[in-house]
Amino acid sequence: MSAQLTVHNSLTRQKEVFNPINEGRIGMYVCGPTVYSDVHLGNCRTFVSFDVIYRYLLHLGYKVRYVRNITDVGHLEGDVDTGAEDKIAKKARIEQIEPMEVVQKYMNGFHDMMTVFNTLKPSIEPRATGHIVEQIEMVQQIIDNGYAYEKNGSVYFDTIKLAKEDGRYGKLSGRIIEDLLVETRDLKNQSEKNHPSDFAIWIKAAPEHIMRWNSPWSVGFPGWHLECSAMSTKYLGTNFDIHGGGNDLKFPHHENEIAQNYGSCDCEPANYWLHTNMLLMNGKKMSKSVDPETGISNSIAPGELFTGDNPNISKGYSPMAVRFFMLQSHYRSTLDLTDVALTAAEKGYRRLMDANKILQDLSHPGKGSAGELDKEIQELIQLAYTDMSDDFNAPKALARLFELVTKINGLKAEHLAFDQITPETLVTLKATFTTFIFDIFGLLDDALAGGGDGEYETLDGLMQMVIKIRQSARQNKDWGTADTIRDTLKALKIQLKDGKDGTAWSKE
RNA sequence: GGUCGGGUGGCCGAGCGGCUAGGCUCAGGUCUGCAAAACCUGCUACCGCGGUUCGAAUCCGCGUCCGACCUCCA
Repeated sequence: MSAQLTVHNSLTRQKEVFNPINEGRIGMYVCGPTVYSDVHLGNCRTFVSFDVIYRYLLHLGYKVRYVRNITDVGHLEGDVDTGAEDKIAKKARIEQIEPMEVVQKYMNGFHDMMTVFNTLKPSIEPRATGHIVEQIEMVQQIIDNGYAYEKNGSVYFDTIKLAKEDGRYGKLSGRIIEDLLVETRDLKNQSEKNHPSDFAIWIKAAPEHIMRWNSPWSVGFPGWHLECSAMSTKYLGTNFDIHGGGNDLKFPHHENEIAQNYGSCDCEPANYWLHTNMLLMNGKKMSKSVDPETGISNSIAPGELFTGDNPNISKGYSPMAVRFFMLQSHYRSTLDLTDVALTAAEKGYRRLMDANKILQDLSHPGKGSAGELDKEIQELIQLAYTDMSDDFNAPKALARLFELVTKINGLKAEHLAFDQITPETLVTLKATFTTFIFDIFGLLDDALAGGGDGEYETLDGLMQMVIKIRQSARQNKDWGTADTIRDTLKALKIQLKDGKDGTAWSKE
């Protein structure tokens, strides 16, 4: 059905044929959010991208164990040396609530958002605080192997030692070892670290720090990066298939993660590293700082995107329109979010959904032979799979679907003839659309979704009644009534589509 | 400053040595009571300058502009 799967590996900076460690099974770890504030829209893009990747791997028939963590301790603001504070602890202090309340609140918000974007849940979603024991054990292993040292109750990873040994440190992020070594002379502050690039894997808690655990070195807490090394090892093993995350995590997070895995067991954690690119807004990185001239900030929260309650956009966009917008670009490319681009995506999304509805209602008259049209359709279907197998090229596969949309509408409009395609091809086409749109791309039809519990049926029943009334008005040439109905519905964002065989309706 | 990735038609966005994606917009047409929708037709682009090649948006060099990471930022 599909061609050989290739993926772009950040480790080698090139596309490689994907071969899982265990036949038919895939272990995939994706860095989840640090839950100290509302989830960032850019983060949503990353998770939607990996959702499509996950869905496609499942579609290919792999048994995938998808692990996506929740970081709920250890992610510092600033550097350890300069009296940095844990992000969650800081938020707890400011809001005067328990750190775990902070975690729960934003984790719930994150989960809600993932549901809104219709992402599949990971197989395991481990939390850093739930794996303190594993992390302490890993610190001990790293110390035992000579890759870490203790200073006043805190433990630091010795990056220079690892860098000197066959240049293992810096491979992923492209750091130059010589530069690292030269920096040694700049050690002017009274840091506990032997070298500026060393990083904390266990941090002694200051007296006022409330998130703290006993350890052989001090009452403290684990360093950021460590949770991912410990939890990926626990659930996927010391060597697994895919590790993913946002591009911004490449350094230092992922580089340090690799260092920790080398340090603890001398193993390379993942065979393939996949990184998603950034989401920009109006050509620039989102930033909450307010522009002094315009008085608005170049940023938007996911919720605002849906309600339209943000000066950067003219109206609200449905989550599925946004998901479609994301699908139109490759996961390794930056994506520029703008109002006009979203409007364009919204229309494209509706066009695809409407075409699918039309397709599913088409029935083949019975006889038809494989003509040129049949061949074209079969080829486009095949190409869509080939594209997805080429480093998950969703935008290209989506383009194939749109080429098929033209065929579908053509058949519906009787511009193209059914006798040019076989009944089997129509069945395949229907199945392909369902598979791609819903299973692989993870879209939902807004017009059908929403209410649930038969709400659509109720609405459709009402609409059929209204359409019938308007139809009789039209037969009586009562254009005033007919147009009033049409305009009133239009104001309610319901569009009537008059066709040869009656009138259809759809939500805008 | 260092490292990395980019500049594609009116806009977004694939392609990454030959076969000139796709979405949106726009213009003309078919259909329609009018319109919308749908369909048909049209709109040939690759930052600049060199080079390699039979042939470059695609490879190389220089320049230029933009972004990311290096530092809190997803």
